[in-house]
Amino acid sequence: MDARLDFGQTPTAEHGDVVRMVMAGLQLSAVFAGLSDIRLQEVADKVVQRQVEDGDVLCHQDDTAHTVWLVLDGWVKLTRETLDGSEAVWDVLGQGHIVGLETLTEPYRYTTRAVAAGDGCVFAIPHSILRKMVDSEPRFTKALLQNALRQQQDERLDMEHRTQQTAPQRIGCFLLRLAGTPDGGTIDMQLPFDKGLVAARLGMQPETFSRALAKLRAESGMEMTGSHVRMDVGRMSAYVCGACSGVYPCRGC
Amino acid sequence: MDARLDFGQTPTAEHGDVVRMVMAGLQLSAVFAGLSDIRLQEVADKVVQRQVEDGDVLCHQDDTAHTVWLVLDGWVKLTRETLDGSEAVWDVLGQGHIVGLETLTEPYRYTTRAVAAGDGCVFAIPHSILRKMVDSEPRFTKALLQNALRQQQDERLDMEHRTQQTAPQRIGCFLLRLAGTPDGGTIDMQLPFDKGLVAARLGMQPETFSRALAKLRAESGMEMTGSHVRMDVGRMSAYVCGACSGVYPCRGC
DNA sequence: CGAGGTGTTGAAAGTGCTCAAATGGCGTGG
DNA sequence: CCACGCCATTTGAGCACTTTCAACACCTCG
Repeated sequence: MDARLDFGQTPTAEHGDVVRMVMAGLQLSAVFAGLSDIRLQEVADKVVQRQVEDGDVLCHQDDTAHTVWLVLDGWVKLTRETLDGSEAVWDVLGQGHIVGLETLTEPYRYTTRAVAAGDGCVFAIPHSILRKMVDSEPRFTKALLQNALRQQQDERLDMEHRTQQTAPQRIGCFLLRLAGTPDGGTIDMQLPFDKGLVAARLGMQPETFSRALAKLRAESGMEMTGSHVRMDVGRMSAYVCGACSGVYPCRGC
Repeated sequence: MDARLDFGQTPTAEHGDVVRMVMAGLQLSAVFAGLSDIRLQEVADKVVQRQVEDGDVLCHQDDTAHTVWLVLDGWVKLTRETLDGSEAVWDVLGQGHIVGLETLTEPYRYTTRAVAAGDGCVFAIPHSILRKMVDSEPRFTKALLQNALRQQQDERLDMEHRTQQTAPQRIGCFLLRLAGTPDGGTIDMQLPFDKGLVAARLGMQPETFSRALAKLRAESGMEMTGSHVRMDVGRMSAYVCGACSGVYPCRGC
């Protein structure tokens, strides 16, 4: 399953190609984008690329961490077990997002379980190289700080939404953020993962999701067949953002 | 209201005392605790101590930031306006906590309003000196990062609680965290601020809080008269932590 | 065709919210 | 000292939304 990049085992030319590819992959995250080539290569040397299949577990909650992961392709869901054995989904991370950065501090333990949602590809990045970078490259630490602060803001927004938006609005907001383009007009797109996971990500039951979807269709004119979505951005945001835009325009709303 | 520390206006001896006092105050936060004396003094030179009264507004949501505040004494609540004009309380910060650190990144704007909850005392710390420290003192950036990550974990826990705990359990958890001591036995303590604010902090209405309190009394044997609380820590945590301790032992649970 | 996963629908129950009113403490002015 | 008014807290009743349990439709895969 793991595939150590075969540095030194292949001709130099190819080696260079691989390194360049890994470096490009790392730069998907703003955290690494600011590093100098030399530093970036230093990280790239320690990176292990890994293909993951649906359900593969990257890490377990409360385990001591030695690795973080950068999502290259596919989705990784962060979950926590509830006492009754069911799982609560914290977040679903896509390309360019990093799993497990919270382990750079004190308890050095993963606060969630990370599971592949569908097949995908990730970089495994050893803790050791990150700590080395933190200790020797202030710019990197700054980037991590910015990353953490930005993430914090996103999570606060999420929290606000959970308390202030109704279920249909939360779904609408999710779709708007997915769309990304605030230019208005009717757009088509695909749900990135199945409805059950979307529901969990939004903190609601599948049944609630289904019903809320029906209501959202009625209220906003959105259409959804299977994983295909068509909606009018303007109309959708009019329906959704009344509950929050006055406060803090979400990205994508 | 503002009281610029009068460096240079007082005899040297007294000046030294003031500086030492400010430095000690700064060290209430782990963010500053790791700085060398020289660096700490550099910050202390720029700090303005300020007495605040109940309702004083430190900053407005969405304003561009030039200052952060370190709470020395009293409580500062972070709020956001909801569309209907009412306010949602994000957090209530006490001694040693810093208001507005999120403004060190990109939008450079406060994401919440900060209002004094009761009389208190804060240090106003200019952005400029913080940025200077971030740029010149890697250890400081690391401390900020650790602070941000830790805070992130706390907020995630909060989020988990809001979705998985019932109202009485949330109150119980709040009390347990307030108590801090996980040694068991019956303890006495005081609510740090009024019930309305506790309710808001926990994301519930005052009426719900009141009712939940009644239930908590019945279920956990806790007593509360006015702001005085008496409870059996063991019994309380047995009632409260069933909803989360299996997952992630909260601090204080 | 049957099995299992995914998504939808129905009915009942739970939880917190809103609106409304009562209670109680506490400081001020008479 | 007492009456008054203000404010925090409590209580009551009804409502809205989400969840839960259950059943069913749909689709894909073997």
